[in-house]
Amino acid sequence: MSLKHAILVMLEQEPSSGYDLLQQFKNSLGYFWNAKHQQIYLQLKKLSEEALISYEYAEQSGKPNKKVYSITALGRAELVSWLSQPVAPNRVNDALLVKIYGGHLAPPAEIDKELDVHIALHQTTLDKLLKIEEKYLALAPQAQSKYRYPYLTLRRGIIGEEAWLKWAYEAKQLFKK
Amino acid sequence: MSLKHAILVMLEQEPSSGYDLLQQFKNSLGYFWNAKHQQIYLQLKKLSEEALISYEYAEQSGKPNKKVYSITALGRAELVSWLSQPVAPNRVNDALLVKIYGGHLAPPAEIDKELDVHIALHQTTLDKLLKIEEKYLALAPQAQSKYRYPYLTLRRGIIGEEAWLKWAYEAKQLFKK
DNA sequence: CATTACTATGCAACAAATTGCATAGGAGAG
DNA sequence: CTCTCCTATGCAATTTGTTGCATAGTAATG
Repeated sequence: MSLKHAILVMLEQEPSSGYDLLQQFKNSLGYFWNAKHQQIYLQLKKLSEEALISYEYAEQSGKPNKKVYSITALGRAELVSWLSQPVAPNRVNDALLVKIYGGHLAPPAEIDKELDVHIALHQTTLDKLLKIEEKYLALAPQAQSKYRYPYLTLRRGIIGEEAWLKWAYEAKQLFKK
Repeated sequence: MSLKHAILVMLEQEPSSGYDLLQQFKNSLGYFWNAKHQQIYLQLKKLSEEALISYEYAEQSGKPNKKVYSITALGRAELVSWLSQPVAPNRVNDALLVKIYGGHLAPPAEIDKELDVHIALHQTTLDKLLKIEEKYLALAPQAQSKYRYPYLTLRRGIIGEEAWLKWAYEAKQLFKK
């Protein structure tokens, strides 16, 4: 259960609404954390009940109002405690690879086509991440220093996506034989 | 829900017991599919009830007996049908990256130490995969051809692990500054 | 002024995964 | 001959995650 801690870590950096968090998961952090809006709102409610976060209503003009959550001292303590515990290695469940594993049961052209779809997705993600990196590298050294750790995770995203694409093109080559 | 299809795809290649499947997940396929034994046995039961797989008892000497499952014609049809549907892109939830994202809240030495632990794990996995690749490359061309598709997924594992390690060493470098 | 898209939040039902517990035979170490 | 490890299977309770449904304000398009 580290959706809890993913949210705490994000709120520790900046108070946000559920919708804000959702956008961050979708746009920039999706390469290391994914959650649906229902899950986020529910978790925010729970964290709020545990007093690990608090919220206040923020009025907006031209948009519906939102609930902006902030981490509390208790929440920060919980986060620090969690950070001191070792985390279990990441478990992967990748349906595309299951499909390829059984590829001999499907027409090669179909798998090739599906690979293309996923290549497009990963390329889009990579482009997005590279743009974020550009912005980071354009920051003043002090600001860079502030986002040092998030930048490390960004690098993971970039290297990971590049590797994925490298594999995909290799796979397509092997298909032609 | 593609544990179902992960199992079907493996049984399609070779009849196996729940324990066999568990070992495969643990030892070679873990880089793209993970499941606990409870999950596997339960799923086997369900698949068996749906008549997508069948089983017979196999007596062993020196070891407890096992139930060896095989895919049925119905199961193969279900699998082929699933293969023709596009799969959703893989969703990642990586707690280690959450931790690093909030790294400024923990002592750098601790994170560095944790990185080392994970580096060791990934290196072990990579070594394992490279050994499997060696075996594959030593096969006769005909046998290679038979395992063409599983080999593609193996390549994904290798490229993925190499990229992970590349990132980890880069991250450690950035830590020193 | 109707439709669509985006912002913003939430509940309820269901499915899937994890954790805890349980059993049981055999092998090897000390 | 006891303890530990490995093989082998399974149920029950709990926690997480997904799917479906619902509401509501604003903006832009036609």
